[in-house]
Amino acid sequence: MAIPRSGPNMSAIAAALGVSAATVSNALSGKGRVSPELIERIRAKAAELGYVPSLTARALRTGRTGVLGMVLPDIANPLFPQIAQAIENAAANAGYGVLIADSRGDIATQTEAINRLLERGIDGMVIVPRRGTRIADVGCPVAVIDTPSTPGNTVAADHWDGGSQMGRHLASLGHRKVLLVGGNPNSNVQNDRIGGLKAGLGNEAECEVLWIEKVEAVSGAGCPLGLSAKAAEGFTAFAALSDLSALRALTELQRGGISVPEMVSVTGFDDLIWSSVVTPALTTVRMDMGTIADLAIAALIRVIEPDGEAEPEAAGHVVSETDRVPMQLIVRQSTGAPLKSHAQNKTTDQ
Amino acid sequence: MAIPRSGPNMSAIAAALGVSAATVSNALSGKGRVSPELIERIRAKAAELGYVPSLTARALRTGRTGVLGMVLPDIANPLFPQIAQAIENAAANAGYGVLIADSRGDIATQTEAINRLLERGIDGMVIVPRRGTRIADVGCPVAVIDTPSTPGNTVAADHWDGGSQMGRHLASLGHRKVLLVGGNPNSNVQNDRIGGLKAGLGNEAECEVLWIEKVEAVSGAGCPLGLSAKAAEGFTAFAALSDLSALRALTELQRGGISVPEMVSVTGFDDLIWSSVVTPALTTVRMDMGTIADLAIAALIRVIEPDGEAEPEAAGHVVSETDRVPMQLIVRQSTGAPLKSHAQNKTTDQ
DNA sequence: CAGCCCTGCTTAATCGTTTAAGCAAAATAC
DNA sequence: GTATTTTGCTTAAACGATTAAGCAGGGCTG
Repeated sequence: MAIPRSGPNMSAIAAALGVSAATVSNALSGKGRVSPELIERIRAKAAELGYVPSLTARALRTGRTGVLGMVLPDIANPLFPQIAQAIENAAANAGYGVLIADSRGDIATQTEAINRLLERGIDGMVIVPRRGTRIADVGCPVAVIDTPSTPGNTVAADHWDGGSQMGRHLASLGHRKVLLVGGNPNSNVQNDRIGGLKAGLGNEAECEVLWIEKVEAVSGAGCPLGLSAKAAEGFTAFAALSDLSALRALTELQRGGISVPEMVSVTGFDDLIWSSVVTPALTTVRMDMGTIADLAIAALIRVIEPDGEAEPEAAGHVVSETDRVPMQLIVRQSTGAPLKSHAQNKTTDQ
Repeated sequence: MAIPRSGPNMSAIAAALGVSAATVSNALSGKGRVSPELIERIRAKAAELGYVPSLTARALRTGRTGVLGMVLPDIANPLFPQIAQAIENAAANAGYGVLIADSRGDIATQTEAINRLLERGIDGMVIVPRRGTRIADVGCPVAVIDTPSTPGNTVAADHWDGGSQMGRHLASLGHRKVLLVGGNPNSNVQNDRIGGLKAGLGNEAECEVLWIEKVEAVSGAGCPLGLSAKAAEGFTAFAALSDLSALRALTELQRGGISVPEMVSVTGFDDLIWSSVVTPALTTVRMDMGTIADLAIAALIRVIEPDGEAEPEAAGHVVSETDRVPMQLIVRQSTGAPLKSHAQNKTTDQ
């Protein structure tokens, strides 16, 4: 059996040039002692024959597969496209492939998925943990992308800073009574965003947090959140902790006849695909996934690849140069100054 | 160098039992001739030692890696989570891993990404093509998930049928003047959906198609689509060809003071994450990605794994048992009967 | 009882690469 | 001019599985 591989191997190049396979290996990897002229001839012959190294054989010999695992436990995470794209890109630039593992939100399935990755011999993995869960040590280096305040976090967007930027934006528009709309109270990310928002809004601002999952636990999934009533109570801005919640808030308010941004402002987080296509387009805060992915992959590779100094294959959480990457405020049409009637605390001018 | 693998290998089991490694291999794979008792003893010892086979070594020997590639050329496709999850799940059930390749929408990058996958020795790949592009033969079996009317398609949702269901739903509510809202005219998927919608709406219904990309080419990205004017013209339903377009339509109409579903109905396609959280929740049509993924993976595996009969490793487009999987209409709150004033063609009763 | 087949194992080659070790010849040192 | 290093290559042994081929011995047939 054993379907023969398509192209030529090192021995083919070696035979064609009358040298040994070891010399070809040394020439192409630049490791051993080979004369410059021969290196050139080998390179040329390899190109001529269309040589492609067998990563499988290399993996068997070296013990490293050049593949990283990517674990996203949160089911159908709408950030998936952004994250996957950034991680794959960063990994590809570093010469690594990315194997995905989805656990459909289930903890047992997740463990199983991680084991499948390990059996495939991955060199390391990137995990974006489900809200509030900690990742135990598995059998390989792990980069965790969560939020800087989580213990064991490798690198992440500075959610607190993002919240703070958004808070200052709303405060500068004159909002003094703001409803924060979150999904799940156990999310470290969302709690960091809340902290930043409160700090950015300042002490004079009045804040209240509404957790969607708590409301739904009582009234059922997809129930109204009662935001029109909140608007009537005098809340002039609804700062959601994710774009999904922002979308929910925006449509519920619109449906209730409350126009955004004239009557109230709505903001989100993450700049997901729909943020720019809804009317009014959402003011939100974007994470720099490209930089985050680069840092995470770099941190992994530092541990994986033998540098001569560091002990290799440390099977724990990896640390990065910096654990937080700034977020970027994107002001669109969903925010504006509050109605005069509500802007009690705003100084009349400026 | 060559970091030693963690666990024991076949030789370890063989040594512990005083047999040869070949016998261990035969026992565990059930291939050669080994006595039942010995098989049992070998199984037990393997379990006791915590033996994990080296997939890398197996790949080198057999020429098959047990890994499939997944290529999603359409940048930041919001269907990504659904697709990735379904494909990964189907592949995992069949004992395969999934390597991702993102091409950031660029054709050159896509070719490069596919080559990287091939160098990694994948056994086959699943491609969800960018609208309207055809996939050339690469060096391995390929399953294409697009739409049944595309030549070379392996398996896909029956978008025409989905459109037809939606058309009949709208017709039965009494809609006779419907605006179809699409993104790009070159999408096979969207054109199939249009065909189904028109057929489902019937001959008496008046249809017009609005392509967002055409409007944006004139008025700039994110511009208003003029839907309120369309409503004034007498359109009572806005059937978007994707949930993203539906979301855009819904928010633009709401913002224009047109309430959904009382004044006009809005529908989408795909049942994306936000369809159920917006107010009013979107009536849409869902594809059965689980079944589609199962069929695609099964078709690939039929070609990849030696059955004794079929020639293995045919490096072309793979065919499935069936090329189309029914879609499921999901009626939520965004559709209703048209306003009486507009329902000119509706019979007064029933 | 000779011949044959079947059973149950072993031996050894192989996949394609890496890398330690070895070994001439050339270059340098003293 | 001999002793030592350096250069440039080769040989061979891995990595861990699969699998064709071989080889005893027991059971069967005729």
